[in-house]
Amino acid sequence: MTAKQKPRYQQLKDHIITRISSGELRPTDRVPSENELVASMSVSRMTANRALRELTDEGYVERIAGRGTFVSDFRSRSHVLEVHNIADEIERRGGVHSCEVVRNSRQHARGEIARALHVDQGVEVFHLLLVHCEDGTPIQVEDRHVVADFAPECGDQDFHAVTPSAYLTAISPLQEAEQVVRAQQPNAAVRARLQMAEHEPCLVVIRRTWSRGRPVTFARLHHPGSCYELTGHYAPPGTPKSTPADVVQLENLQR
Amino acid sequence: MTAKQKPRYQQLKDHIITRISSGELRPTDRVPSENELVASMSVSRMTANRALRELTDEGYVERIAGRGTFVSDFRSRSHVLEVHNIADEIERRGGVHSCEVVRNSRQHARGEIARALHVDQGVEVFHLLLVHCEDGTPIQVEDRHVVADFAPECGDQDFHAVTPSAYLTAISPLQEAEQVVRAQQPNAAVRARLQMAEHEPCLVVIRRTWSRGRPVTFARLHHPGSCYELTGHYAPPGTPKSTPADVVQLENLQR
DNA sequence: TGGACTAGCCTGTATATACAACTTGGCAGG
DNA sequence: CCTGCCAAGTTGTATATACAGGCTAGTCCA
Repeated sequence: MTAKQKPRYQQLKDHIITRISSGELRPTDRVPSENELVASMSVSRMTANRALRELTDEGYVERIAGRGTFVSDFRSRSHVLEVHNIADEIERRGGVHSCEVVRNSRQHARGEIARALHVDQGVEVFHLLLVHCEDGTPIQVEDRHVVADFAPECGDQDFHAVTPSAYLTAISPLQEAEQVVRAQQPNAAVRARLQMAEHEPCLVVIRRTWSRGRPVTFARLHHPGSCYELTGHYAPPGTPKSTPADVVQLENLQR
Repeated sequence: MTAKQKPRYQQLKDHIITRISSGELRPTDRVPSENELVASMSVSRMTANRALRELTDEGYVERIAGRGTFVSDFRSRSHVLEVHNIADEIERRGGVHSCEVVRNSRQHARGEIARALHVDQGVEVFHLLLVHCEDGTPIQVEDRHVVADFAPECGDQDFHAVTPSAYLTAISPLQEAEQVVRAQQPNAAVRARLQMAEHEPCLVVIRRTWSRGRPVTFARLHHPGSCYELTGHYAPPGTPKSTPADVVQLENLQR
């Protein structure tokens, strides 16, 4: 029983995806043109066109008529990975982002962290603890573990300038994410860092992110319930952009 | 300054989408085959193929080689609309769903409700208040308003058997959704209905849903923080399915 | 020197054609 | 009556070809 042969355009897509996720082709790099693929891969231009067009739809590449095809900057890939960076999020709504780095240390993974990151007990990971502020008000505690051999320079980064999320994205495209959202009372340490009133709840996002087929980082993000919300808009592909004014109106609906 | 002519395949897509969202073509209905489109729309088969293939990718239709093309059952459209139905969600994890209908009344929209639903003050809406339980434990308070002329039979429905979400989906495909998630302390009424301890936070989902181009329903969903989470998995199109066992492991990560 | 033009590459679309694989229904033979 | 087979319709893929339109670099001319 031999495996069924994949169609030619799919082989082409796989080939290019492999070159991207291996790091051989990096964001903004030029991808072979349709005619180059015709020559090098022995396909017709329509087949090359289909492969590249579908990669565009899936967010891997961007195409500019007259110039060529280029690997996407993955920051704008998915709805979620897009909102992954709190600094961008704050800036987008006109606030000023600042952050305090409480901890940036190298540790040995234990227990749940090792399991979440699919590494053995004792493997080295970085442990980051940051407090992000919008206009000086604390808005997120980021408690993150990063597999050390994925980001060996992590300990030397200045996370005031570039958030961990932006840094990790720059190393290699983050391709898959899994998250859990819950409402929870914070422990005393988190409450103090977020300057929260007693009994005020936290919105907690627990997120694990994959790159090149393995989990590379695991983050627990605490936000004060009184001043943070997750928003989302879901429309079929091809729908005109949403009306931001309307969204704001909805957000102000308090009881 | 004339508007730029849309490409032929896009006109074809628009034509079919119009027939679907107008209700002329309903879920499971057969869509004209490629050859029929060639004849009726004067395009080549490759162009018809591209239109139908993209509609497949976008979730509007499903295609079966040898049989034909059929309008999708929209329940499985988007990541979010899929999880829209709490009864399915409970059933999927092996629980038993039950629910208490606290209120199902016809009202006149006022203030924020009218604005959220894009209707004038005084227009008739249904107001639903339900408590959903998993294995007898209250897990969600659903406080929903529905535009009356979208679902005129709403008042006669038995929402023990079919949740509002399933009912509304059956009337017409829900095509767009907008939601806000926050952590909040419940008021006394909600806390009592969910049998929550004092100071226990709620995970609140506020969701507005569109059909045929206008908002038709607006819901406030309160969940007890101690026993409810939103989960999500985000992967590029074409990635093999996630590993559920792993997700469970992550969810159990408590502190 | 500077500006206009053009050749050459690129993507985007459209068509005609071909073959493969799948599904269904009907028909012929047992 | 049942079984097996085949024909017709459908989707899925692949190719060759054509033309339109965007972009760039280099050339030519004033």
